[in-house]
Amino acid sequence: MERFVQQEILEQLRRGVDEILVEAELIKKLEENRPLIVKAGFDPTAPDLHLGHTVLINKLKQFQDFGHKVQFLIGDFTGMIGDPTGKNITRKPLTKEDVLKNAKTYQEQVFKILDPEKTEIVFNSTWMDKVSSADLIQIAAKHTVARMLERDDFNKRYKGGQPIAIHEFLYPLIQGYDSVVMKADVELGGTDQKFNLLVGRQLQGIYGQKPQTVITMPILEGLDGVQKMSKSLNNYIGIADAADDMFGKIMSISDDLMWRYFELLSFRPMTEIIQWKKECDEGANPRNYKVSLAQEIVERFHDAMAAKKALENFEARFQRGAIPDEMDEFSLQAIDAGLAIANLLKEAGLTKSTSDAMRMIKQGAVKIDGEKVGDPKLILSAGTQHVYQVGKRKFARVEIKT
RNA sequence: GGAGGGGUUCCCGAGCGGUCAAAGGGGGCAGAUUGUAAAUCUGCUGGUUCUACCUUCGGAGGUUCAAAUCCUCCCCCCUCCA
Repeated sequence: MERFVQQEILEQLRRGVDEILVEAELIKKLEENRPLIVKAGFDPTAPDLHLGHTVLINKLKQFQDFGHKVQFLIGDFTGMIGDPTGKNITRKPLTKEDVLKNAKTYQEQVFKILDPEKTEIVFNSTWMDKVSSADLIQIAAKHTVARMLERDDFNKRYKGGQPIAIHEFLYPLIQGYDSVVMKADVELGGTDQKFNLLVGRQLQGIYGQKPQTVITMPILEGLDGVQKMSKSLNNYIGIADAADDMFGKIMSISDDLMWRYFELLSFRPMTEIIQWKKECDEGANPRNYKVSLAQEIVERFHDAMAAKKALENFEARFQRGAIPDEMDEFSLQAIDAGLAIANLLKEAGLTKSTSDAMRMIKQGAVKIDGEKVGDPKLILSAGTQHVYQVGKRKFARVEIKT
């Protein structure tokens, strides 16, 4: 019986992961029947989490649900280095206030998934600030350059004759040392973190600890389905996005990507998801399943009511072409007797410039109260209020003051 | 320290005195179609008071009727040698 339960748990923990290093060790740890210390590190910047980040957080939640202890590490010390990608060699140090503010935002967002009772938020500056130069040299003495150069990006840069600053080596080193201090049993990270996570294993070994189990999670693709989800690529679904936006964005992902999102983001059992995929292969409309995914996600970050409303709005707008009830509202000052359409659209943020507005009108993308605008020189008279629309998604209610 | 090669519109990348707001591709946006999917087709993709005008080709000057294109100086990046 016991054995069977462990098997079931392991099966769930395996869901969606890229690699478990080493799985046999994890099984042993699970069999010890104690709460494991599960570590995951986060950058102290950019507290705007998106669904890509939640892949990892969902896995943390699973561990929590199985009774383990999550240590949510905010790398405020390592943040000064910046994980070396070769691009941003050095990062501006954040002030203490910034770090705390970001940390607070993290908590607000993360606790929509994680159980606050079972989560401990820690900062690596807590111990790293106390490490002296001499201590740091001691830590650095535990790792070799050759080993560092095994890391893919270091290796490429080294071979390619690109500069590698010495402090960049400290990032993986300190991340690994964090595991030693935290006595982590398991560390989670994206596949891009594999090297850093393994350094932790190695250092723990040297410090006489049982090496942590490394679990890497895949990097979630963004809305385009190709590149990783990120804010800078603007292909993300933010967990703080408005319900309607979130719903719409999920509905816009491709059918292929949907199954990946199901595996990595949904809390529904895999058996069910596999069944649905089968139904789609047999001709069912994938749209319907996408709706249930969208509802699940919106419900998680908002609530059931919002999810229901988002679906209604979605269907109203896109199946019946209705105008949404809620949108940005503007009150603009008329020049002379009215306001030119191009200026109005720009002022209302519907287009980025008047030139852009002109183009949109010429392309038939602009509507006033649902009526297509044909005249690029249209003047809207003062004292009127209408709903202006550019394309399918951008709306604003604008009043023109005299 | 020495020798070369480069910096072009969101990105890549052509242009190398007028026909250049600048080829081509990518990305993005819009229209058609549709399940706001994918695929496809079409158009757009510097700004403005938009059938015209104004500002862009690392920066500052200069030559010329005319410069992204030629000259001078400066800044930045890369490659090779030491």
